[in-house]
Amino acid sequence: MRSMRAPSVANRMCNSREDESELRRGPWTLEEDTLLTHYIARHGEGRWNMLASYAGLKRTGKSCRLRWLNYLKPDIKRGNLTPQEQLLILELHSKWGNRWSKIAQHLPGRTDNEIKNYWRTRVQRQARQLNIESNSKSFLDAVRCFWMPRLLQKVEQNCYSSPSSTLDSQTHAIASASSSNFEQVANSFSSETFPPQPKLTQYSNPASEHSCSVTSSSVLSTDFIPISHQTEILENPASSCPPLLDSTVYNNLLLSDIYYVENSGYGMDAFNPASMPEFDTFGDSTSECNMADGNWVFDDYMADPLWNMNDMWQV
DNA sequence: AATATCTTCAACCGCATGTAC
DNA sequence: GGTACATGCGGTTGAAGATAT
Repeated sequence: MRSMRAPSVANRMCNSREDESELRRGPWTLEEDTLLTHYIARHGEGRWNMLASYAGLKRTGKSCRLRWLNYLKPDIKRGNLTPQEQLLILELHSKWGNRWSKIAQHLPGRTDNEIKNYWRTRVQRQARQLNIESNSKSFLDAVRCFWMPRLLQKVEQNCYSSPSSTLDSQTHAIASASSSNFEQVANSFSSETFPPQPKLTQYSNPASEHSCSVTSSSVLSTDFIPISHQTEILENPASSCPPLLDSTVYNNLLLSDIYYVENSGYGMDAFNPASMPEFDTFGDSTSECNMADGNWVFDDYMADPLWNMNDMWQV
């Protein structure tokens, strides 16, 4: 919420000075980008107001700084966020909240703006579709017990598909930069000799007793369990986290395509509604599932998935 | 094909903080 | 300590492209 406080003297002066000249606004042109890039290449960054005028740009120093940091800087990574990066964002956001620049420091080449946009467009959208607040405990539980395990699974799949780049250097950088337990997870992927791991599909089913690879000790502190320990969880289901979600969220999740069986995806082997004693736990559940052409279909709902993981992967 | 609606993301804004004098 | 200015941060906006009707 914007504050109604009056601008500071410094900012008023800055603005009035800006008003005096004809400053350009809106999208940057190629010519402006070139001017800025060449000037910084010769003189370095910083002193943005001075830089703007010396470079011959009719822009504010703030605008130049933003353009450089968010777009022109050579080490900016472009393209979709990888599952590893998404996982790290979720993890770090659970720790620090909307501290975008702090989070961005742990994702080399990604800007705070990009991460903020990712959170608003992808994460908060899912919360809206689940009809819950994105900062509510229910949503955090959903993220922790559904989304994060699936991202871990995606990461693992990537490891198998490209064993030579189990974790590329950037991911190693992320892992080492993070003081969280993500490092453990990343390291568990990093060995070229890592043993074959059990499928993680079971983790995505909160109704199952062995549903989740992420502990439930604290909503705000997601402790990832290294892959090596996940085997133990599979073998000892009682050690994993219990379902934490309230019935509304849980039912929404059930009705979403998180359980949808994808041909190339996560397989049916671990998902069997018949083996889910809690499937009818919530008496008001409207879900009915049928087997159709090898896929489980939740009547009327699949056309409007509430929790579309493919949207989240961005890949 | 035309129009409406939705989604994304670059860019903006106000404010807080840092720094030099 | 006070002032002026620069920089950084997080919230918000709106144009453009994508998708649905």
